[in-house]
Amino acid sequence: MGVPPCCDKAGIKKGPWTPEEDIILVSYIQEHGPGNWRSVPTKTGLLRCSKSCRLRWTNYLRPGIKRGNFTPHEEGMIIHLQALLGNKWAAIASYLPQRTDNDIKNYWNTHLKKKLKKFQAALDPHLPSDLTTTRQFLNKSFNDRRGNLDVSSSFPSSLRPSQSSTTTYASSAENISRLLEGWMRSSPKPDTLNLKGSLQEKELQKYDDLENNKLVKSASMPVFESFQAKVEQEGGGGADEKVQDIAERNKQRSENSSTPPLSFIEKWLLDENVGQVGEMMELSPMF
DNA sequence: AAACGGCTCAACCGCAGCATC
DNA sequence: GGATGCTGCGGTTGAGCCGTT
Repeated sequence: MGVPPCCDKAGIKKGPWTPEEDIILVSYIQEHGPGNWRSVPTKTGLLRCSKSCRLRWTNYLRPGIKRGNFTPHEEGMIIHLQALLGNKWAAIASYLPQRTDNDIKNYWNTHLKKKLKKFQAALDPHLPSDLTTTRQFLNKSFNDRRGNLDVSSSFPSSLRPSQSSTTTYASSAENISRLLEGWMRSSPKPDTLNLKGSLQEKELQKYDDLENNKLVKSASMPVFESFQAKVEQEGGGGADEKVQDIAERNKQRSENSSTPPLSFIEKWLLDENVGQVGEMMELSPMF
């Protein structure tokens, strides 16, 4: 508010970072730790604005960033989380600690949006919105799962997707990152894993509310029905009873343990089976 | 080989939220 | 309580790459 744009100053360099600049930035952060970005340009002598330094670090140089193809599992998680949270890329990225919000955002805009659009067109050309698409997609995937349908086995092996490999991003930046990995192991966990930032906390509260059955079905919770379907699929009673049961068990867990209870939705999202969603997308002739 | 168009992704921009004074 | 400073987030851009003609 009322803050002059830091990048408007004369003599501030823009555009792609050079390996030399990367080394300077990484060396500085190695010594002082990330943060206090305002002072980074003056202390390092970099002709970059503080914002540019922070972005370069968080999106590129930070150790532990996985680059290359997204796995079907990651794809499935992004689809679920986008349907649940909307375009809250930072919140979504907190569930995929190896991926940056920028990466996820780019991947959504360049790949998944198109896939879902195609899927929508194939399902029902009259459906209007991406939200509806996602909803349809999720419902279909869960219906298939409920029916114990092994999608991959119904295709000839030649048509099955090859195990998507995570390619290594061969760059000087990654080499710098690798050098830093040892240092990071002895340092506190990055904030993305902390889940204590204001946004992450709010999202977790949302999940807690859901688990405690405080939330009602609403348009803002497009996967609620899928969630219910999943709960029903898990066996036992109806979804409402199951949710209450989960809330009760979570309550007991949190009373007995100092560690926060693992959200049911989080478990669901992290479930290996979520990968099948991505698999389905890869396998479907529509995509 | 050159021109063209589509795609990818690093980087930028503007705004909002939070902390501090 | 308002002004200021800093950081984080989401949307957008554009340079460069790649495949096609």
